[in-house]
Amino acid sequence: VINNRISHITVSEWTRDKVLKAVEKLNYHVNDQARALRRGRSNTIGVVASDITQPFSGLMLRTVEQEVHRRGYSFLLSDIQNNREREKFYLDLFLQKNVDGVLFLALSNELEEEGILRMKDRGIPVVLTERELPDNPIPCVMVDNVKGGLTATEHLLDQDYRHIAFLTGPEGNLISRQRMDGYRQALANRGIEFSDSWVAQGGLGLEGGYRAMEELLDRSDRPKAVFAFNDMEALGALRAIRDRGLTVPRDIALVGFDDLPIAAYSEPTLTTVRQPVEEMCYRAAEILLDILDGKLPKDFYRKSVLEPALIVRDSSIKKDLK
Amino acid sequence: VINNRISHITVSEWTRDKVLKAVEKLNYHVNDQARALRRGRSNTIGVVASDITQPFSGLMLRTVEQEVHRRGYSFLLSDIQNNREREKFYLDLFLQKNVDGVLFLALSNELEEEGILRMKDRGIPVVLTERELPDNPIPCVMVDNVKGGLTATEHLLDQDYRHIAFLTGPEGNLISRQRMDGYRQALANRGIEFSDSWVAQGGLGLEGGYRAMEELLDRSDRPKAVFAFNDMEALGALRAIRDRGLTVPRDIALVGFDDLPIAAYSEPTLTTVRQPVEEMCYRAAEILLDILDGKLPKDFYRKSVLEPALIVRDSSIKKDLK
DNA sequence: ATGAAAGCGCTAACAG
DNA sequence: CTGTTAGCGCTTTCAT
Repeated sequence: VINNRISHITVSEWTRDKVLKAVEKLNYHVNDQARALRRGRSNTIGVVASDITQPFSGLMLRTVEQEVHRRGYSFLLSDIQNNREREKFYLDLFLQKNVDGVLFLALSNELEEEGILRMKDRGIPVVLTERELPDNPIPCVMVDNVKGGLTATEHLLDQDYRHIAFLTGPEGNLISRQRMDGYRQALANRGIEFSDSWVAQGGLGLEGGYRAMEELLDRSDRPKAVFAFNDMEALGALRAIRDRGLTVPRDIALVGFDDLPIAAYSEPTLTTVRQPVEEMCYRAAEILLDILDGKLPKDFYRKSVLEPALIVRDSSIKKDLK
Repeated sequence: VINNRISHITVSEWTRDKVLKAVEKLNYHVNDQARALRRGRSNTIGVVASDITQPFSGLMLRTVEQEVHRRGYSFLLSDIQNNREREKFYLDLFLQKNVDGVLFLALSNELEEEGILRMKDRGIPVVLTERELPDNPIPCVMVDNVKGGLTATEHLLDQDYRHIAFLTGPEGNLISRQRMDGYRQALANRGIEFSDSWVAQGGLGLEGGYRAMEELLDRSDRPKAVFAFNDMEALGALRAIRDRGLTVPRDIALVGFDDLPIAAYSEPTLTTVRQPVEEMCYRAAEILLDILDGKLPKDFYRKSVLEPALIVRDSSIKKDLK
């Protein structure tokens, strides 16, 4: 009754009721450890997040949680903080706790390749979001960051901006590199010569954006438009621009990436590239759980690429100033 | 060797080395389920968050995680989404998974009283943040929200604002009520008559703040200053004010609560009341783990109240406009 | 100091 | 279809 085995076992309503009443009365709860020990699987997946304080992480986490929950699994969260030791610690913990699979969420740098493979080698199914391993067929779901960068930059080019700067993410960040590739492609397509001095190294967040923007403003030729690796960075840059007495978009146009909720509320509202985060996370979780449930083979591989969408708001529009 | 039992057991360096080498080679990891089953405890605590998509949650979670990690525990996260069924589900899961204790993080409404007591009755130690149970001595760590509301309102009163509106949090939210109590006290202290029409019901986030502010602006007498339940709501309100062609702080002064990072970067920068979140979460985790480790008695009780701090920025300062 | 054995709560397999 | 049993991997206890 308790395990709800519908198949090939019949229980009378009466018995069933009695059991459930007893469960209630005794406050009985199955002991998951014992069950897992016996079954040899934990019905738990490990979720690796690179930095849970980022606004993006919360949304990803919620999406994953909902799917995991729906499918009768639970999850173990790790906050890696882009730190190798923490990563090692948590992957060991996953092994100790016998997770059935691991979901890597939007890892920002190359740190984790070894860790991903360690899990894989152990026979633990792994799915990645926003990341792929060039030489290994590990299922992954990602947004077309190159295209996103291209679209954002083209949007600025279409407004007749030519001197467009790029604010990178943290050093070595793969996603940032992809978005920058798109940016450079867009420039190249229009025959604009790109200069290294158009790029400033930022970080994930407000402060990184602020500093990178300051650096850019200190340079001899100030850019007319800026494309930032993500929205938080763009908002940091926005503040820096303001603190110099300049105005967006009049003096400098600005485009971000992610479409965080706040992007629609900032002053000016922020033009940005939307990522279908929810779909990305949902799909990734689905693939992992399908593998665990035997609906997909253990060596299943597919790379899913989702389309980003440009969201035009005020921070990049000149006509707004009439 | 593996369990690092220093006490009353001696192992030669040589043996020790050999063991560790073997562990490495065999890729051995203790099976936590078996251990937990045998030991009768899981070294895991349950963490109940009300809404992990809120920027605040990430910071709280990280702080808790660090302490939990440092003390050799792990945690099980639940995202309640202010939903009773989810709460029930997760508390049952906690019981199934045999968590040793439960930490309730900043629960927003009265929903959880029953759940908290259910854990308590089961003999599972519980610690609360931003919440107390009136009739039950359950350890809790909170910010003095009344004082925070008082300080924020006094700040506005000191700037000679008299018609000050309050934007509440979600309906039934306890913390919101406390902040509002402070607000009303401050008004009363100065002999200002409070009117119900000065209050608008918001929510946790941007959208709630936007709508509540719109509502306020539609009323016959527009407030001269606004105190919002939290920063996100304040930022939503800011947008609403702007969308009506008004300016902060010239037309309307604005104060938030929380001091999210973004508050220092918005336009204008947001005056707010800082909560020592990290300290709050650190302390709460510490108490829970101390109880679990036997450093504090199982029935330990203390209510810790932390001091909020007013952070004055541009959104509430008139002189800035000279 | 080392080794053997029992048993945590559960489930799968098998016998009746 | 019901009841019994073995054993998952670990730790603790007890005997050597």
